[in-house]
Amino acid sequence: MKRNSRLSLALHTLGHMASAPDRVRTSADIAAHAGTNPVVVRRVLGRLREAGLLTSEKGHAGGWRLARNPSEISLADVYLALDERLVASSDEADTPSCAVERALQKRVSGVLDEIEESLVARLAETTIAEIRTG
Amino acid sequence: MKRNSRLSLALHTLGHMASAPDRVRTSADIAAHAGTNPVVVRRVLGRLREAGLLTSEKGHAGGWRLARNPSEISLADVYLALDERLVASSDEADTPSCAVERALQKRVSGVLDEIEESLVARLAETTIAEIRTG
DNA sequence: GAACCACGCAACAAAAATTGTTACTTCAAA
DNA sequence: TTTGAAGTAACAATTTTTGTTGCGTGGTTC
Repeated sequence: MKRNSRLSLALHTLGHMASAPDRVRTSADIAAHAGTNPVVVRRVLGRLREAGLLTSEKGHAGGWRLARNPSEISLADVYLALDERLVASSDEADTPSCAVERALQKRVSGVLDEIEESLVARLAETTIAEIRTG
Repeated sequence: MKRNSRLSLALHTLGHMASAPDRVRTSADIAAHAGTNPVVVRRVLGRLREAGLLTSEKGHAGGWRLARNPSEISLADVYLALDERLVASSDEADTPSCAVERALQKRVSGVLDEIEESLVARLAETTIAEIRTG
């Protein structure tokens, strides 16, 4: 696989699910489509479940299902659920001793945070209903 | 270091350089400030040079310098120079045999490309003059 | 109740990407 | 000619990501 494969897998799967919201899908089915394996699928979709985008059920007829209408799940929801800040503000840990350095770091972080906000706002404009198949 | 350390290092360095554009800086100096080593610095800054943001000179009084005014170097320039598409459209390689899959992939890629464009546009609004120290 | 089938999870292995290091070359100034 | 800088390639080490196995839990179906 490649970088950003989690986001990729998530959107791919949600795209499918959006086109047939009532159908329950197993991790194995999804994995087959995505060319990976069930445990990986559960890892990624698990985050989406924690964020309230999906539900999962154990047992014989179990599997994954959208928690709400496709038009009510935005790309921002998905992005935030995966917790992959693209731009990753600086670690709290490595605070430089030099005051000038600290000021610079803060400046950089501030700018990047604003950018991240813009990105999320932009992502919020698109829903998975718009990337569904069919 | 951490993820996105290239962008981090680049912005950090450019922030410094923007505050004293005439000063020439060696990889060793920069590395010391950034807590890494000169070869790594050259790797990152090399990309910025290829993109025309920096110049470098060998020889005794050599080192790195901004190629143009700080207010004329945007974060988009830096971002694109590093060639780190955050959202990484799908590989050209793995084209699914199934037509429905192909359509979905295309849809996802299309949306992500638009997002990426928005991001770059947003990055273009800020210059390194705005993150300089002092 | 027994068999089955799904997710949940932890631990570990493998692979890939990133970063760090060393050594050497090239080039220019002193 | 010496010195000090980048350029580069090869390699090592580290970190991150992905894949795998095994077992547990909770439902369905028979």
